[in-house]
Amino acid sequence: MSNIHDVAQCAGVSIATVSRVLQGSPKVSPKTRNRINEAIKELNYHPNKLAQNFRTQKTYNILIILPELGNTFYTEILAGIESVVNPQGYRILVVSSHGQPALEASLYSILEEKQVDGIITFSASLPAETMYQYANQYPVVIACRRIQEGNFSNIAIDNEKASFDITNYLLNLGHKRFCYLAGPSELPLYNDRLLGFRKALKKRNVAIDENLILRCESTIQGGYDNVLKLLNRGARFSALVAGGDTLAIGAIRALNRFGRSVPSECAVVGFDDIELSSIFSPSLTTVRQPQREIGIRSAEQLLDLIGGAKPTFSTEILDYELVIRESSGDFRPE
Amino acid sequence: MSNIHDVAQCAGVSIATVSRVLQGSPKVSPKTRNRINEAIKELNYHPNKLAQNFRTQKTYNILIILPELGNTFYTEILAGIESVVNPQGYRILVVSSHGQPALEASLYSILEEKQVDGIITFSASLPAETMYQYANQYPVVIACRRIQEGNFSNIAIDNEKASFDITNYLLNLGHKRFCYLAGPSELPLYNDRLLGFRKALKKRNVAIDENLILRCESTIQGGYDNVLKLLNRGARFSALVAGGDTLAIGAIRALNRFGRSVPSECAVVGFDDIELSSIFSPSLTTVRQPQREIGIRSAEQLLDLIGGAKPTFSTEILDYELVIRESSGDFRPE
DNA sequence: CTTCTTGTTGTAATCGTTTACACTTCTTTT
DNA sequence: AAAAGAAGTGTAAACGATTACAACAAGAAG
Repeated sequence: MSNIHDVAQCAGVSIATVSRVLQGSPKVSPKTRNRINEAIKELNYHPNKLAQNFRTQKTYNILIILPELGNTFYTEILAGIESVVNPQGYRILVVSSHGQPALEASLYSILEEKQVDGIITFSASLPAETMYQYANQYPVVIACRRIQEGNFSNIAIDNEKASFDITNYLLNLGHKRFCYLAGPSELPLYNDRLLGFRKALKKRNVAIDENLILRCESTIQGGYDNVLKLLNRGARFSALVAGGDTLAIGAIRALNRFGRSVPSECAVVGFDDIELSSIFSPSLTTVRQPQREIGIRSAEQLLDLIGGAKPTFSTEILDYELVIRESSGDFRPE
Repeated sequence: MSNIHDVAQCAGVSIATVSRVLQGSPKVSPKTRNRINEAIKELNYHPNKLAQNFRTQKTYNILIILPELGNTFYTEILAGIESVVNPQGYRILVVSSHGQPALEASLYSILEEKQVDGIITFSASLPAETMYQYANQYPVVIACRRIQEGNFSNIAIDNEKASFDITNYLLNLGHKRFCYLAGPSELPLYNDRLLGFRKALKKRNVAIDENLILRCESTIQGGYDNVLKLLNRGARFSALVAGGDTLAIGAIRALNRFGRSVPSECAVVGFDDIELSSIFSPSLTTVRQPQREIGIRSAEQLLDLIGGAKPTFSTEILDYELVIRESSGDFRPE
């Protein structure tokens, strides 16, 4: 492996000049520039990024923390992020926290160890104070989770309100007995959504049966297993609200398996509008988030922070949209 | 930000000793070790990974190149990889080549610039000779693509044979008029699958209508658009073979949209057995690849290479499995 | 009481870049 | 023709860790 010295020697100049060419500095004569470029080609020289990063303490890498890989909900978000950062020479690295706080905490050391220039997290399973500490010290953007206390760079829809709205939609259809499927309590956005659900029922004075509020892994399997168990215990409800589309789809499969058809015997709604939701049969009523825009805005904020902007301590709330499809039906009990 | 000097000073030792503690070297007395650990805590010291990486020329990062993010087919593979590399202290970084050869080529510079210790690619859209060059110089494992010429570390199922088999299955059901949906020709595995399809028909002397062989983006939308266009042109076929499950599902939706039911009016088979395939209605007949094992074996091979093993120049072919579900039916034309 | 080990610590070189500063040469200005 | 400025290039000091080697002290062996 050749290094900058080899190139300098080959071109008959000093390493400083070679470095200037690498940086595209204008203060090199065209003649020497050519000579150096030829030397670079001849030696098949690639600057050692490890050395460059070390010297400049910059990596042009951005870390994206997702709660899980393979959830299509994030695909469009990632595309949005890339559309912003790639033109600036940044590259994104995607890792999964598997929703585990301990694992997510360990990921922040990547930042403390200077392996990436900034982080956008969609997981944010850590306590607000911890997040706050990191965000105050390093470029960190928290997306898809609204943190009210201690305000910092923060992009999300209002999960609580959206959940309130979609629950309300079912209430308006006349439903009275609800089942709620929540994702893991480690991920605060699931708690926000559950809260919105509770508030909607409370406002209408509809009783909440705590036995019908389930915590599950946010996967199809998680929804399926929990709902099937519930049904086997003889639980009765006419509507099911899920904190995520995967959960909702798992629930529908369990209902079908149990012999109950959706929506005619039970309405089901989800959250996120993943790709599968429009393809699944029955197609899923859900909350659509502006995924691409979430990606774009969080990336823009992060680049600002990396550029040296002080954390703006502002929360950015984006719009969401209720998507009414087949799974909620227009079924009115009694 | 404190550095190793600060810690040394704070603990009243030399930086060498601090470094030894960081490395977990046994030749430090417990007394000083404690003193140093306290200093580290007191100063909230984090070793600068940029400097460490630079000095050791190692990153403990492994790059995974996927043709696309958000394809659930890879989720299990990634889990397999992590199960092997995480215990060894390695971390995986996932990037998408978007199936573009130019973009994939640029990713290899990450390796040349020493930003990762090795690469596992599932994209491999580059010419065999180019891949060969990289693989000879650096730790590179090519997965899910079988390269016959120039043999190097290389894990895959026999795409051609699997495609042959599943086509044969349809032939045995009596089908005679086939449509084939291929993924982009840039990705060789799609070419292998198409080849298997062709060979199966040829062997039975079933005519191939080139107009019924389509190239599309390997997404649901891609399958849907192309098949709908074909149907609108009045094409007739009793069976459709797709080079990927997403394509197959898109195709089924197009068929349904056109008023043709699957499987009773047209049999459809896919490839990969993604999560959606068993959930979709009708559930999809497809080829299951041993995803976790693919991940594990490629990771093991890569770690060997990183450890200094010479490229074994061996191809490892894993088993696949035909998964017969609803979408292929038992429909026998005429 | 030397001498040799053994265990622990320190000194200093090193990795491959970037960049402030100094220096040369050449052009422009007076 | 001398002075000043501009343009191009080189010298050398960083950046923060690792590690070969030297050095020293204390205990063991002679």
